[in-house]
Amino acid sequence: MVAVFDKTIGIPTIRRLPAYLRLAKDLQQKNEKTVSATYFAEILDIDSIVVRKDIASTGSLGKPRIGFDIEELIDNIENFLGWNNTTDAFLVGVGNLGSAILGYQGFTGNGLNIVAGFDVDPQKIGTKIYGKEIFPIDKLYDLVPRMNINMAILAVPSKAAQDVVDKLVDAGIRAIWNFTPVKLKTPDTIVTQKEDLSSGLAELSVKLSKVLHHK
Amino acid sequence: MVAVFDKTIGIPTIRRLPAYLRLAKDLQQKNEKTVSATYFAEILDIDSIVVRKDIASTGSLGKPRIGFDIEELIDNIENFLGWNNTTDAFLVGVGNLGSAILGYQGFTGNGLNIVAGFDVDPQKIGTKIYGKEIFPIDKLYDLVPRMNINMAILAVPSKAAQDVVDKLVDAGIRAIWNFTPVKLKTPDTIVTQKEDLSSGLAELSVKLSKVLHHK
DNA sequence: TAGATTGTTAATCGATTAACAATC
DNA sequence: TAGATTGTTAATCGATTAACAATC
Repeated sequence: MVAVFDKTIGIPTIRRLPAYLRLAKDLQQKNEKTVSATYFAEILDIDSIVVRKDIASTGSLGKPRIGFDIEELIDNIENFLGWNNTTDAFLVGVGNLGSAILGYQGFTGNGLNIVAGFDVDPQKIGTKIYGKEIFPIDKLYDLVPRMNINMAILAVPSKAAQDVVDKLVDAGIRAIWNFTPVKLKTPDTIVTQKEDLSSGLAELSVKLSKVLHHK
Repeated sequence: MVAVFDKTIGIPTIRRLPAYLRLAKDLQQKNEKTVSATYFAEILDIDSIVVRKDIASTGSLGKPRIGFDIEELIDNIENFLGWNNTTDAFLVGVGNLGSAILGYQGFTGNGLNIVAGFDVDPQKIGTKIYGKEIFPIDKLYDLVPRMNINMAILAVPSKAAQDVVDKLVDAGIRAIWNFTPVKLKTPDTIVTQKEDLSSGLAELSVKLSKVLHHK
């Protein structure tokens, strides 16, 4: 029984890949041609065997003593993550957080291009924030199919989250990056990813308690 | 051999606790007195046994058929996370993201109080953003010990991250919530928590690729 | 009482870690 | 060649899942 496409790759691996990609691009800037798993491991403070397995998942093959070809490695990681072709996305909810996301430069390196913002506030509609035009929410029904947008970034208040998500789904959005603390109800065909700051803060708080109490 | 304090609790558990806390507080608002693990499980779409084990970790005891006392549950989770006493924090780097964090209301429910911002930009220094005064970075040496601050939130550009961290450590900061994609070098006594948006985006991108290609 | 829910013990699953042969 | 680094196979560890007795 051969299951070529069935070699599923774990979530921890997927979450580490962007860090390798970023370092590889840094090295490429400096005209380096190869990089070893050992190097990534040292910089990122993780075990080198983890790095090797992660990189192997993306299909890169290294040479003993030399390491991995940087250009090929970048290609493979980007391919694996679907970051070789830029994904256009809409951002919904242009409050503090939403505006910050609109203005964040770093996503370009992650294959993400935010093309416009959406909000309910009439004061914001029609203006541009960091060069991105802000539309009323209901314009989604027109623009999502017309611009062939698959991804939305959700940065509305918690109370509005589910209503907006229903509209996004209706409009034809396939993936939702959820910056609210709300668990969204969506059909099975829609993928969501929750970005939960309070989880990270919880981790840090527990660690801090421990060092403060010398445990 | 009795190891009372040694019952270590896993990171996945710690990361789920804020969601229970949030729901419990919502119910308390509605004057509910008890809640079942089954309820949390349904809302959050996780297995009820996971919820029960997580809650047990915080020391709450439930009653069969009834569930958990909400007030006691909130107390226990907050205690466990160290969120019963508010932690004061400084925010360093008041760019787009830093400003958004300064203005974010939600951290109050997570025992976090951002008391001031710090930046290198002379235009920002002396101004207030969302009511928080902005100081020059070097004021950290004075204010961290004087105000007895343990936690810093790092939202500076990647290039500046390590330099700023060295200063934070010198000034006496014990915990750093790192919003840059840089792996920080710190002494063993300092705890750090990296908030990595690109990891979340990587997860979502892979999921999206799968649904788009009907895998 | 009956049955929903808790809490515990055991089994499974997946990720990390260890050991080591292969090779440039 | 010697040795650093890759890639693979096996062992360990920890988290999730399953099974079930206890109880309000």
